[in-house]
Amino acid sequence: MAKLQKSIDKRNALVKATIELVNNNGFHATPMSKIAKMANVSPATIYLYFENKQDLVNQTYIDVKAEYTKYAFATYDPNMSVEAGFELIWKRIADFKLKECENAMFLAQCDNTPMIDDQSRQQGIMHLQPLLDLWARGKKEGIIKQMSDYLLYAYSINPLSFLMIIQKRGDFQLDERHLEEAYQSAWSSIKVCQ
Amino acid sequence: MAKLQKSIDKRNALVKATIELVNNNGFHATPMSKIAKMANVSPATIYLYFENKQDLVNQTYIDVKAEYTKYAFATYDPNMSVEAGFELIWKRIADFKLKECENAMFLAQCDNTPMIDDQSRQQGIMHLQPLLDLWARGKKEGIIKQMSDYLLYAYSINPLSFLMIIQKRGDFQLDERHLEEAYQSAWSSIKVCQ
DNA sequence: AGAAAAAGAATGAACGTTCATTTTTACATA
DNA sequence: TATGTAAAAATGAACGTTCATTCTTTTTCT
Repeated sequence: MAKLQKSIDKRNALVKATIELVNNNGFHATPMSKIAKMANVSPATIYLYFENKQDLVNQTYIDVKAEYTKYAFATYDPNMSVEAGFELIWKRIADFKLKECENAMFLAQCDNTPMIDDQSRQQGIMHLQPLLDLWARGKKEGIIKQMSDYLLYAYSINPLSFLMIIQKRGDFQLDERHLEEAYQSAWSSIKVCQ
Repeated sequence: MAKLQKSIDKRNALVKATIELVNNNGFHATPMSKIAKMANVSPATIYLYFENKQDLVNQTYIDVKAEYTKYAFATYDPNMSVEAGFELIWKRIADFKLKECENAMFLAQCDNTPMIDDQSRQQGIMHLQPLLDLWARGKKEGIIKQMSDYLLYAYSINPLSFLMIIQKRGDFQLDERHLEEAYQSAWSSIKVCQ
């Protein structure tokens, strides 16, 4: 198994370097040579782990997306009530976006540019299923508004991406109180009133 | 005045080509030669209007941002009630983001990557003042939640960017009913309850 | 010793930008 | 109105650099 003998550490270092450089300089100013240097590896070595630059960035995206959703649902149990389940998932997502902001930043950049293949993008979406299932249950129980999942996501989850970005840029610092306010806004925008 | 004699049409064509190519291919895959070709101009001509590629993309960003806010506030009158004013501005912004989605798409890409200079980014933010003034008034009147403007923006305006992107990708089509739902969610996430 | 992994140097293509030249424009003169 | 001319605008080709990728050699591991 040639593949398995190659050091997983080296692959991870390359992925990490890609995230950091793309975050700070953008994809357009992130040459393979710099990625190699930051990962303490020869440029040629990258091609032992990845087909080409596009493959490197696609795989990095999928890796980070998987980490994101794994974190989001780590403590979630489908038997919870809709409200408790949503609060738990929301707060895990907020945690991830605000504390692991290198990762979240990278996702935001990928999700708002054509730098990722459509196929890899599709692959990244699937992981969100448990949240969609929760919402379906909430609609059936009359707790969640009868709205498209896209609208629910847009109003309850996506604002966190915006807050993460302005926090990263230093324009604004979220504290615990802000986070609670944000959660209340998220919940009130998707729950059925009364 | 040499500057004024140069054809404004040519400058506009270059800006337009930049938007279209960056939207479709990303900044990293948008060479000056392609921008020139799409604008029916020689590559050298670009440098009569812009200092370099960075300046071209910075100026394009500022142009589009100005167009965006001009559209948003075109029919707004500061004497309106807070609720009516917000509804009006929100719907103008929604209009812009969903109908002029080439422009909105470009802004989303700029706002989520390091492709724009910090200075140009700052310049783009200022234009939003009328909305911030409206919110300040709403807070004083006890109509709008006592929340940071960043949170208000994150919950009431930013979701439109997400909806614009998924609509552009063809994953989802917003109709009038969705838009009304979206507005209600936006308003209920920032208004004081009762 | 032999195979896999890694390295550094090399390669050709593509890029942003500039240069030398041509074309267009504005306008003074007749 | 027609013509000459100088400046401005525009051009295509060329330049030097940088990039992604590959080739050949060396190192590491079993």
